[in-house]
Formats: sequence, C-alpha cells, structure tokens
Amino acid sequence: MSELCPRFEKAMQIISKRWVGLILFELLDGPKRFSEMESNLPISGRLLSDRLKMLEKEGIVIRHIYSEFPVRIEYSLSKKGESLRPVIQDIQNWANDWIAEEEVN
Amino acid sequence: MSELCPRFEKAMQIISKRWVGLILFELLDGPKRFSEMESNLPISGRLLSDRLKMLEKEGIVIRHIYSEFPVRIEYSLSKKGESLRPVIQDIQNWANDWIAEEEVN
DNA sequence: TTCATTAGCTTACAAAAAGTAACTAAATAA
DNA sequence: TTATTTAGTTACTTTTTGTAAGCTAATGAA
Repeated sequence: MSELCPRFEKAMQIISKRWVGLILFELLDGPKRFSEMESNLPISGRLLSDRLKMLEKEGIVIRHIYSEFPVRIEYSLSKKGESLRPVIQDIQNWANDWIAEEEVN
Repeated sequence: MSELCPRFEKAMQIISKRWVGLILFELLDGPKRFSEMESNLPISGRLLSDRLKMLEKEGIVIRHIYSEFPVRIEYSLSKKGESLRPVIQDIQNWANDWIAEEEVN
C-alpha cells in the first residue's frame, strides 16, 4: 500500500464512523443533552454513548455535568469540533445540489 | 425523531460508508483501475467491489471497460462525484490543522 | 489444442460492529 | 419507603467486515 496521507486517513476514520456526521450536525446547532440527541437522531443509547465517548477522547466533543436534579449533562463542540463546520456545510451543500427528493427513500 | 435534513442524512449514508472517503480521495486524483486501487488502499477486493458498485449505483462513479488484453476496467468520477471535491478537500485541511503526527498511529 | 497467465471479481466462512430491549445508578421528591 | 428522572450499561441477536481461496474470460506460449 502506497502514500495515502495518514492524517486524512485518521480524519476519515473519525468522521466516517457511523452516526458521527449526524451527531456533529446536531452539535453544530448548539450544545445538546444526551436524551435530546437520542430523540433527535435515529440512534440507540448504546451507540450514542459509544460515539460521544469516542468524540470526547478525540477532543472534538466536550462533556459538561450540571449537578441539578435530575442531573443534566450537556455535550458541546470543542474548537477542534467547531472547525469541522465547513466539512458538514459542504456535505449539506452537496446534498442539496445532488440528492434528489425521490432517492431520500 | 425530529427534523434532520433527509438529504443530509442520505449524503452521510453514502459518504460515511467505510472506505468511501479513501476511494473518493484516490479517484479525485484521476481514473484508476481496480487492481490499482486495491493495492493503494488497505481494502480487500470484496469490499472494494461492493463500494464501487454502490458508488456506481449512486451515480458517483463511472465504470469503463476497455476490451484489451488483459481486460482493463477504469473507474472515474462522474460530475456528481467530482463535486465532492470540496468535501474531501475540507477534510484534508481539517486533518492538516487538527490531527497531530503522534495520533496517526 | 492444452496449459498458464492476468485482471477483475465472487464465494465461503470467521470476526467485529451495530441494533434492540431490558436493566442499573444516583439524586431527589412525595 | 417508594417513585421518578436522566444518563447511561448489559446481554444478546443481526448485519457488516475481513480474509483467503476460487472462478471466469481473454489471450498467448508450447
């Protein structure tokens, strides 16, 4: 195997993991709680939990605990996460230009 | 589940499928043959075959058969595929800015 | 005419990831 | 004490991937 840019590969590994795109889309709109994302996205708690942990580990998502009753936990984007906005925006633009209404299922 | 843009969802479904990013990266460099991609990417023939079929079905990749000896088959990007260049370019830029050498493994 | 070679897949099967639903923990409130 | 709420976790089934071997069509060499 030859010279694929290893940083690009690593970036794709993160971004193209299933559900990550939709999670970023949500968070680019502002901080969100676990249950809020769970009900906004077609993803189960198990995987949402996995993905948020992974994104936190990668420094893309920040987890903030508010010790209220009941406990409130908010997820938001770090600067590194925020800087993915152009990527998501481009995908949105591409989708608008090239995905027809019919093929959306 | 609420109002996620269905076109965005569909776009993510295609783009975030494993290996698709790397395949697009390859093809943005110009037309490529099956075996060429197979040796450039860390992907097996089975999945490369699957992904190329899927991308062809989505109108992103074009398959061209040259009846030479031995047979030569070239894969290239359609206009729809070409228009994903900004997405891939943004991911490359993000990777350069935010992925450190050490975390590339 | 038979055998080997080459590209581009396909098949069969094991391993990893995702989907689903039920369950847990901590902190109150009634 | 029992119930309620959020944020998960566990156990288990189904789907997707990874891996390696096999297949097919078109030559070209012996």
